[in-house]
Amino acid sequence: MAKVDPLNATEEAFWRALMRIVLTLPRRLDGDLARSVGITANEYTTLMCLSEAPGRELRMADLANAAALSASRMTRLVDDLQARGLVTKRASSQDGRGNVATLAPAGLEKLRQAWPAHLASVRGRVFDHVDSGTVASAARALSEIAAQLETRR
Amino acid sequence: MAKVDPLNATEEAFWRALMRIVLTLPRRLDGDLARSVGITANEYTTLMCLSEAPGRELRMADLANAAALSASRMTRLVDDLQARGLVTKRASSQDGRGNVATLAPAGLEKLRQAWPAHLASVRGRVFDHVDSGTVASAARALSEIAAQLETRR
DNA sequence: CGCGAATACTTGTCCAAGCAAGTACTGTCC
DNA sequence: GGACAGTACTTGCTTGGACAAGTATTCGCG
Repeated sequence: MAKVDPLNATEEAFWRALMRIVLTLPRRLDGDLARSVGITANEYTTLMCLSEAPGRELRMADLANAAALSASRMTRLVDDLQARGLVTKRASSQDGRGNVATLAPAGLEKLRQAWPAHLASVRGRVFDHVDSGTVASAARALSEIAAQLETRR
Repeated sequence: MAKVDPLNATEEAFWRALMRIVLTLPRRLDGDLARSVGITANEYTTLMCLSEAPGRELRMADLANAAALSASRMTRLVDDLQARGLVTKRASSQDGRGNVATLAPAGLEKLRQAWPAHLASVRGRVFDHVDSGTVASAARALSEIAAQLETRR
């Protein structure tokens, strides 16, 4: 293995902060959403993905991919959402193997409720603490990192 | 609830990238560490925290806190590390309720092995993709966010 | 057509993580 | 100095998530 430079002080600060965020941010968002509208963050993004899709419906695999969840997790999550009437699932007419999840009216309603609460949560937890001047450059950096993480296995 | 401005385009980009990182970075680091030295990311940070503590030992509660894990999780994790000889656990001499975890020589050795691999992984996955000029400002922003996340319940 | 390979999910099973309840000890107030 | 509150862990249990195996369907090719 080649020799690698240790992190300098600035990188160290960046790294520690990022680790702390990665560790605690999901918990906070989850808690905020659970308290305000009674859904988990995964459920929220799942409903969100459906609402943005054409016809407000997606095949299971695409939905799992969009929400960054495994197929099996998505199966159970959608079944659960369906049991609560927020989503419906039916066999695809084009492909007998495929199942299509559709956002139900109640799901859309839930999403409308959740939206302002979630937005407030995101603002309060993140953007209220970032100098607006640095958002642009940080966004670029984070996008690069994210893109790379998703390519390189 | 007060009305809240939606995210502007830059904020949106920042947010989506951050979410993607939060979702995938832990998986990648975990995989890298498992492949190179056979420990999980949680085990790595736990050993790391011990190695940085005075006397290379910490009480369970402090250790759990430092590694951002629940007390119960830390109990099991330390028991597991002890079974593998990387750590020892003994009752506190000052406080009969407390237990103290100590980094064992084998644990220190494991950490030394893990260090360069982990460093390479972090460089390759993160810092190689960030313009060094933006690291400083981004670090400041991320630190603010992290600090706030840990205060406000 | 029809057979093998690939695809799209679902189900079974396991591990990680958290919460809640239990246990053991400390500290304080009278 | 003894009861009561609080602290420090541990253990039991439930949930979330991933992987692997199973099932059903479609696709490609002779």
